[in-house]
Amino acid sequence: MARETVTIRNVAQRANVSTATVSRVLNNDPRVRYETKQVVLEAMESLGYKLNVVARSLKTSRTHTIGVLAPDLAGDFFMFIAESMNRELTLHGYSLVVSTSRDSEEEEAKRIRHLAERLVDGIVLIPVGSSSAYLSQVSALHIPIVFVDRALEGFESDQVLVDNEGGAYEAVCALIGEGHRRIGFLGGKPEVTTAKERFAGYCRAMEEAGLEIEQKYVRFGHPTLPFGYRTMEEIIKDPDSPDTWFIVNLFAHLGATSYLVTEGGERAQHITFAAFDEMPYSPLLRYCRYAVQQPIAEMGKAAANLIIDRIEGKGPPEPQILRFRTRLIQHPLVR
Amino acid sequence: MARETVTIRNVAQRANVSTATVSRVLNNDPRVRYETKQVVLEAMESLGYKLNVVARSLKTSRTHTIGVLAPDLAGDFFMFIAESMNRELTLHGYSLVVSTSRDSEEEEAKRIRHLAERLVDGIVLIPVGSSSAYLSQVSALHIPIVFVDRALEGFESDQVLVDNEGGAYEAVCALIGEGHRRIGFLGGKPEVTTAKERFAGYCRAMEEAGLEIEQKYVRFGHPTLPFGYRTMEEIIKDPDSPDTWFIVNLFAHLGATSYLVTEGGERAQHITFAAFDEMPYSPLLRYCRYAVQQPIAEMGKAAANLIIDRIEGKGPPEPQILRFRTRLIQHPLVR
DNA sequence: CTGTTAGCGCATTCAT
DNA sequence: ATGAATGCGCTAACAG
Repeated sequence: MARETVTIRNVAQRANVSTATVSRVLNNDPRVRYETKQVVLEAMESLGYKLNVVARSLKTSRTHTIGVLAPDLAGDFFMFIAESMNRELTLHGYSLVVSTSRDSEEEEAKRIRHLAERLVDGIVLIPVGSSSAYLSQVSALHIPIVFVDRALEGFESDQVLVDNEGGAYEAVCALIGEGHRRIGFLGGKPEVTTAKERFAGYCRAMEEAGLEIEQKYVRFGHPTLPFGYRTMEEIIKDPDSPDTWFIVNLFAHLGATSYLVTEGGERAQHITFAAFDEMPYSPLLRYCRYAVQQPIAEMGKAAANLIIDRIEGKGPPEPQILRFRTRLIQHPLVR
Repeated sequence: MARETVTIRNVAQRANVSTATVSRVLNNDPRVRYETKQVVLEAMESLGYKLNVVARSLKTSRTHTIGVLAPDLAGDFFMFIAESMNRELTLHGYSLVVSTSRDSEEEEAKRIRHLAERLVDGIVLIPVGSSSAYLSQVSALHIPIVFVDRALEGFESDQVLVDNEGGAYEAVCALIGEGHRRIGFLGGKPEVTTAKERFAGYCRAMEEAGLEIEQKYVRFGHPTLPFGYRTMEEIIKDPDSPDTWFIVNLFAHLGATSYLVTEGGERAQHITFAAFDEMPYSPLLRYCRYAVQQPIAEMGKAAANLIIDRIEGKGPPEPQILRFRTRLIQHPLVR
């Protein structure tokens, strides 16, 4: 039963029609007589015909493949995005090819080019940098791009964002509402839009409450696990530092919590956090009173639909900017 | 500057050679005179030539794409595998397309077929089930498959596994060494090989130490977060249950810990776990004295190399079964 | 070493 | 409503 590859030519012969007709059946072209269509379908069935998507792509120059480029596959935020994107894309007959920029703008540019050469129909980009160095390259590709999480400023394109300012504001207000007065900011670099917006929300909440923002306890940095750990170490060793902190993202939060759990000593008992990002294990993060939950699943789905619409020319011509609301989660503080 | 697509034909004309020569340059065929090659390269450069991989694929029927199929993209284990696979694949000029079986064997079969139709050169499969229902289908595809985490029994193929028995044994021994005498087993369904092997390791450790395995405290189930949560609830409500547990995987572990943290009450203080899987946030899992770390990065890399070798016909003809050793991590128990 | 030629499997004019 | 013919961009014999 050696199965040679069956082509539309074989099907055509078997059905006594031309390849054009077979192709029409394949593409649900209405101008095929019902009867003929049945014959073709039967021929396909009996021959075990499988469409060759590569050949089709060569003709149509569309691959039904979306590329997604993220700083890191293993980051929780990203994988939930990918998960929900993938679900939606599958529904619409698209595949997802993944690629990572490994936290390097150079790599990001390289991978984008590579994706484009692979002839993906569109790219979903979770950018690593804030630079716009390679923007011209990107736009020269003439391929739809959707930005998720943050956009490169000055670049016109579809975007899926969250209300960073509002989410941070809400969280800090909640802390203040519980009587916290001195609240520090542990966060990302201010040149990154997400961090900047979250910082703005923090500031607004503090100012509205008439609380002082102590510059000494506004700590910027690349918000990774080690950053959170080291910074929290410094904070704990400073007896005058606040007990309450707003933390800009999950990684810094994990790092800070790790330090407190392992080395925090007595004082850790009095620490309280509010932080961006909610994960299945967030209830286990011991000092986290409030978490700002991003609607990650919806965001992934939205990104998928934006890129599909763009590809299929369905959307409005102007860039779509979707900004999702966050949700504040309160955790019981079990000490 | 309207850029029409530049083909090898254009390059050939510009360089005054045939398309065959251009193609040879493209494929690093040694039988091209150095000088000629330079001319071709220059022509490519000046025309802004980009190889069309789809056309190449149509010819070679190889796409340089690997499909990976996992139960769930958002599981940490999987993402780390994908991350390291992707790294290795990129190095070798392959792309990674991801797909999920959503914990359904039916879906798994469907996605595999779909991947195959997409003409991926190989598939890395983290199987969801233990059934071999669709094995014939899979093998009929004549496409290399590498199994990761566990294999479908009776199916000849490359596999990347860990020493589940040994890892569990080591962990339980460590607990016993610290004086624990009554140790329960919280784990996956015994028909799944990984769970079975881990259970075997648990049993061996207990038996060698002359300790009784209390059937009442061997709890099998689909090891998810809710399962861990609910089962731990039952356990805590049973005053006679052991304080010490071996937990079969991360999800059950997270669930059990969640219950203890939020509802565990006084008794939670006395609970001790050893569990499979180590994550960046594992130190935060409050009751986890020992974690069995799988060398996930190496496993992903190994899977990538196995599938590449298979595709490129480099490996030995017989199936390769790689079984990695685990590493026991001790955590300080901070209460 | 290089050129000629013939498809890979499909979609798509342009006829009829 | 259907067929014949053409070519998407590239690789791979086969010649020379």
